[in-house]
Amino acid sequence: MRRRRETVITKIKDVAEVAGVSAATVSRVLNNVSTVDPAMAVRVREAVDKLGYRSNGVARSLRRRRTDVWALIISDISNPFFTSVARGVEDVAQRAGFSVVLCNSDEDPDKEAKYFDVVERERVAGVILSPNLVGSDISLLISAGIPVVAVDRPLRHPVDCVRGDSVEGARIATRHLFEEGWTRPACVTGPETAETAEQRLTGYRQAFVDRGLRPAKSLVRHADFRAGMARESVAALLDSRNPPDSFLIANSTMALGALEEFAHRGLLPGRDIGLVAFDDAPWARFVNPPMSTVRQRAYEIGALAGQLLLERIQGASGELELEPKSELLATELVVRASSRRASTSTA
Amino acid sequence: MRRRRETVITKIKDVAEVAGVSAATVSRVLNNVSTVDPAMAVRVREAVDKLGYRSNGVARSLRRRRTDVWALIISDISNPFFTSVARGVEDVAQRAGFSVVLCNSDEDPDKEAKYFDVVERERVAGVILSPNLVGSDISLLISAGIPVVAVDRPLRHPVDCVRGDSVEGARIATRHLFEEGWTRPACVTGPETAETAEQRLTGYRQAFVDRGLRPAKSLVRHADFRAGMARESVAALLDSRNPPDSFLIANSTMALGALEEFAHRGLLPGRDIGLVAFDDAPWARFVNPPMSTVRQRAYEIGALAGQLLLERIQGASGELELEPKSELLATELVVRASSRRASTSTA
DNA sequence: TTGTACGCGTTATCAC
DNA sequence: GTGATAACGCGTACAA
Repeated sequence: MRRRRETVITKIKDVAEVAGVSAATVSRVLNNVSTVDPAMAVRVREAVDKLGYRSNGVARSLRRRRTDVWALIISDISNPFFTSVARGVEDVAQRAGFSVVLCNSDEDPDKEAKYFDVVERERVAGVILSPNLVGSDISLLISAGIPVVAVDRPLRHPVDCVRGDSVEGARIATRHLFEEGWTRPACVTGPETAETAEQRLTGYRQAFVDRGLRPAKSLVRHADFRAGMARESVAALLDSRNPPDSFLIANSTMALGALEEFAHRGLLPGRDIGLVAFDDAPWARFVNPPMSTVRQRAYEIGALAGQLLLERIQGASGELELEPKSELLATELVVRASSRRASTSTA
Repeated sequence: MRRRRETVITKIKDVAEVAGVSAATVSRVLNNVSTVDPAMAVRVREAVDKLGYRSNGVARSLRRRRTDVWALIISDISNPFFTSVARGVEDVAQRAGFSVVLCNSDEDPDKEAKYFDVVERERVAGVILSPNLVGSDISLLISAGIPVVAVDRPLRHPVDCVRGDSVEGARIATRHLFEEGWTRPACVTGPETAETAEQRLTGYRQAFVDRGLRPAKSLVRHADFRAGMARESVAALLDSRNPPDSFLIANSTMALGALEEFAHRGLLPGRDIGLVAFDDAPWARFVNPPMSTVRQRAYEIGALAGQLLLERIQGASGELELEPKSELLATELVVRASSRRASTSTA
């Protein structure tokens, strides 16, 4: 037990005194304003070092009436897709001199609303948001004049949005299953309220139409985006009268549920059953057999969202308001063993 | 193209005018100060609603000379262990009226240092930190008087630390391998600079000693915490003159590398080879066969770290400095098929 | 119980 | 190029 060490806080004024200049000059030096005598700048910097002065960001933000902070509000931080998005956002922000704070809303509208509240109060410079499933109300941010960019899922409000091309991804994945020789691919997708889930279903159906087939309703199941319910859906499909011989699964977490059910029944993907899942999770290539996926360019989605936010922030000083952009990034089919059918004959 | 909508910012003074009171009274109402006439409070709140007033957190923080924000600086946000830690921290913070911002340092000391810089400037109320591998220098935070709690890995500075009991976890896991009938368990652990990695190695060795055996150096490999190098280590061990018959792997990411190498060689865990890995990743029970793990109570680690931080923050007003606490939370062995040996005889 | 007045630490505006 | 001064929006000691 010892006494708490008192922390001395040096202010800009202290630096000014030591350097023998005014506080204004110190501020100018610290902010690299051109109109400053080099000799003085040196004296100021010496004083800063000597005192260990550190500027107070809070006071700075108050005076400048803006911050250099972005809020990245993510609906599920444990989803590897979003961690990659975050990296993309961070890199862009960093280069532009902004810092990023991550907020995990956990698909919980209340938590999300709470974050809207604080980031608005803290006057963040901008928000990048992956909306929750039921649809987020960002009017609080809009009326505060805070630029918002949506990722992965669109918003009601007219704001920029960046996502992967789910329709095309699902279509190509399903076509691939057909081309491998599977004849009855099923689709286990997310809830109807999720735009992303619906788009993946649409792409799946298009692949049927492409081949002149009618997509069977009995081959489609809606689940939440979690593993447990996905497993049940897979089980139900396998137990149906006319069971599928292959699966398109709407995300990587749900794929875990599918894998579990397959293992439970002794079905080996790529031999007994076909499997492609959205999102190229790190573990996808490590499971047995390696899992085919639809890879979204998650990092690029984040980076592009960052770019758009940057434009909004910088454009805020200008006269004109840009129309909201909606960007769709190409997805990529990653073929591994789980979707193969040829292996049956070679085995 | 349309003109940018000008955002009107209502201040506490505007509310005061509308309500016909002084700004001080408005402030008191908003901060729930007891000494306020209920009738006036009502008038104030009405004015707040009417104007859509929202307090300015920046100004508030400056005046109060403190914030209600915690920074949670995580070394790898894609590690499920840390996402669980984050949830624990958030729940405690929330209940105590703090908000949490997540900072992903990505095991990069530069990034981490950058975060130290901004959170100090922004005067966060406290920091919870999972230090990077080489050891973090938090003196910046310390000298600013910002309380710090370390999670998962200890720090040089005398601050509170909360982690899982790696020694005991590794020991029990290794004992379990012996008890299942495996005779030559190997250990693939993290870099020597990582305290956590060393502790897992220590526990592994203790299990040998417990059985009166001498832990063989040839059965131990150090890798980074990533999958690729772990796979190489596993391969090298399997190719050695006296190969192991089972493995203890130091985290879940490395386990992916091990699984890949096993699959590559046609070795099925739980039949041909034994496997236990640290960290109960979501996918662990979904791989084939389900993987035995050492589960750390990640959520509880986060929650406890939050508690300790809370005490530091609240205690900051008091006279005495508490001694740093070091908390070790029990780990739990989750036995699944991958570590079984009995299955050989029953197959 | 309420209002007045000041200050939190910084930056922007003006004179010089 | 530099310095004094005001202002950013709010909380609180003090007086009433």
